Amino acid sequence: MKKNKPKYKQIIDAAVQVIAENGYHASQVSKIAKKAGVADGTIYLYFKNKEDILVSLFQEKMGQFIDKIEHETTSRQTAEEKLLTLIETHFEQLAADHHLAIVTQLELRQSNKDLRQKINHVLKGYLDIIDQIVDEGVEEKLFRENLDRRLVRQMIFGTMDETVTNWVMKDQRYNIVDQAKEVHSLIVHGLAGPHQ
Amino acid sequence: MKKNKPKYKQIIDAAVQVIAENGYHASQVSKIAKKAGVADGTIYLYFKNKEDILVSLFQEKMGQFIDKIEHETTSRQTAEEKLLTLIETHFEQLAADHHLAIVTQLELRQSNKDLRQKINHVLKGYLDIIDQIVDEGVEEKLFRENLDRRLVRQMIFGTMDETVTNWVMKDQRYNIVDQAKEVHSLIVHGLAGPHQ
Amino acid sequence: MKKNKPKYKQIIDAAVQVIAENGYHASQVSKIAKKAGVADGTIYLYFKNKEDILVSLFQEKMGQFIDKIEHETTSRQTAEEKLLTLIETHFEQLAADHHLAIVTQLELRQSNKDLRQKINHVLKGYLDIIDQIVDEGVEEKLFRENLDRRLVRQMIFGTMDETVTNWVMKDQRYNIVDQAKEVHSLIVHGLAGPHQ
Amino acid sequence: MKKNKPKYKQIIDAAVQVIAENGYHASQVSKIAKKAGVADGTIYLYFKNKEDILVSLFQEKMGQFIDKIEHETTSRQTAEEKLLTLIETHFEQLAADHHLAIVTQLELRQSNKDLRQKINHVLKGYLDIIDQIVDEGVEEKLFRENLDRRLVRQMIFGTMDETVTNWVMKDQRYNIVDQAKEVHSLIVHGLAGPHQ
DNA sequence: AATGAATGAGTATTCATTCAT
DNA sequence: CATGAATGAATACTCATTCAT
Repeated sequence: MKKNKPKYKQIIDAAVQVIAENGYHASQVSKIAKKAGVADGTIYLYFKNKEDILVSLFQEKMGQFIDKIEHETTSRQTAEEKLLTLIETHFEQLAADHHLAIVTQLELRQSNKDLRQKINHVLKGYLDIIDQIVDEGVEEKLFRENLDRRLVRQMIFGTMDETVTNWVMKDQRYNIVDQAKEVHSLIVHGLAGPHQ
Repeated sequence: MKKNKPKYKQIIDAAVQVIAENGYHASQVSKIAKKAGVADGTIYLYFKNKEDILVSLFQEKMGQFIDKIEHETTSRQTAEEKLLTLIETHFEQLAADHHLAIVTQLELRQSNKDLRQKINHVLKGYLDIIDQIVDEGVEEKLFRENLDRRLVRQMIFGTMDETVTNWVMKDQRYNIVDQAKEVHSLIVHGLAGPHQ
Repeated sequence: MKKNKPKYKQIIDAAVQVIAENGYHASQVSKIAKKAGVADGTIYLYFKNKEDILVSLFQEKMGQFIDKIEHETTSRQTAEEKLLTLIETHFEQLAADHHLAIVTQLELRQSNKDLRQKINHVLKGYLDIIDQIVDEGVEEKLFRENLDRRLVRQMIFGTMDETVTNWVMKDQRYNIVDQAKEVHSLIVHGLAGPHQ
Repeated sequence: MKKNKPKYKQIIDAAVQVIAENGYHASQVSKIAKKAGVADGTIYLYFKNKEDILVSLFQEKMGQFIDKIEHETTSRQTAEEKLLTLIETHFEQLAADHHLAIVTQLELRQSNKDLRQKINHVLKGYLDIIDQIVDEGVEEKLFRENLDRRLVRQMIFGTMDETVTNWVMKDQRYNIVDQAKEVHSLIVHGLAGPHQ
């Protein structure tokens, strides 16, 4: 299995770094190879082509990202706690890897439709976790019954994503993890006051 | 003023069409020129470079987009109504111009960081409208007092944006305007039930 | 019509020269462009791709080559004279353009099957001329009746081609035109003596 | 002596097959190695480089080819019979090995000048046999005295070669051996009728 | 103002060959 | 002897931009 060989991970990590530092369009294969400490041709022993590096990068990193979120959320009791943990873990992981945050929030979005389709496929696993927490919340009577699952998913993911993107575009100058509680509160209770 | 000359608008409309039909990366200047019915060189009498076409396109179209939203919302009484009108008008306008929806939600995001910074600058005007409605809602005691303006803005914009993007990626196969009320409800009341 | 523009011919002549001097595989597009005095990109305003330069080169040069042979042979009376004129004109023209001789006899044969198919298509016109002369010879009772046209064509063309190739491979060190009469005699009378 | 080791012949036979099936340019060393059932590196224990495989292939196969022709012709009495046998054996051998026919008539000609020089060196032995038969024919007064040996050689070889190449290019759809007698007749008697 | 022919910088990928095991 | 992972040189083509007319 190529994915377990050290050079596979070396190249992916080099790609994250090169893309974060140079931007998507200035990230030539030769630059990634150099940073990974391998010859240009070696890249093609581990990846089909340049796009395959990027897709694999996303799968690899997002796979871990999602696994971690899944692991953290399942250890919580209520749906409300799970949702808070999901938001916190989402923010924490990106805060812990500045390069990865830049790559996922800004650079990889410059890719073409084709690559974005593949990225969305990976994200599907994440959306499933969100769906399940919402379902649990409804069962626990914490959340309203008649929620449109798709819209809820879009609100939760859209809010987190927009929050992270803004933070990255502001050069990560503030602590995004501090905002998790407030984001959670907005998602659970909305804008309206308690007497509404 | 070049912006009032007919060819200026001709070129921008051609660009929207060409990008929507061919995708961002397959939209060469020569293709836009051909669709606009002008020579390649003529483009450069009206725009500094290719990026300038895209920025101008966004300014022009988003300017109208935002003006319309501003006009519709000001005619409403309460912040809650204004917010609903904002969401409805946002969805309606993109539903009314399929080409523009594709270009703003998918294709223009493939541009580089630099262009996206300029796009964000244009969006600033939109975010100001959102902020003002939130402020009004707080004053009217409809919304909670201690809301973090930036987070609220990100929730509102992020939710709408994610909703529209999903609709475009699903080839606009359902009526997005139908979802405005539910999106509004989620933003105002969140996931929690009334007894929470 | 692009074929009448001066740069079209400039590029083709440059290609002949570059290929003759450097060999097929060392003839990069950029080298041809430089020799032609145009930018690399200009090549692609006149030719679809590299192969198209080579096909066009062959069509252009062989077109003239065949026209000349056709013109010279039609002015002769008998089939025997026509055949001699054909051989002489074939040899003369290649002797007059050393570069072209190298390109057609050696370098262009290194091309792939696809290009060679196209080259053969051009040669069809030449083979038609040969066929017609043979037909005339048979009618005039100069040649045998029961000749297999395809084999005759292959003998005539194969003999001339092998003769020219040998001459080119020997660096064109002798005068090939001097051999036309003897080649003609071999083709018409074969190896056998008069008493056979 | 490496040439007697089994892998030497294995690799050469694999090369013939791979080149015939994939074409010269799509015949990578790794493909030949795979077909031969050896590692890429092993190729270089038996051959200096890729060109050396091709030269050796030609030497090996053409050596047998020429030996067979030599053996068959010496058992004939007259030069005329020997020539017919030569043509027949030439055609028979290529008809019996379709792969080899493709490789020698089409694919190997795509090689560069350098390799073709070496191939010509191998063919020298064949041309010597032709020369000797012609000499015998002249001595026997079957052939004319004043024949230019080189031209005769070129006529005989050129005609056979062109005939075989045409047959291969027509996907070997007819029986080339059937044409040996007629080719022989053309070479011996030429186009002219008996009364010429 | 308008044209469009010409420019030329920039880059992913292949594959013959090597050499540590 | 044999392996096969690693190497790295080499090249056609696109397209935003210019500028002479």
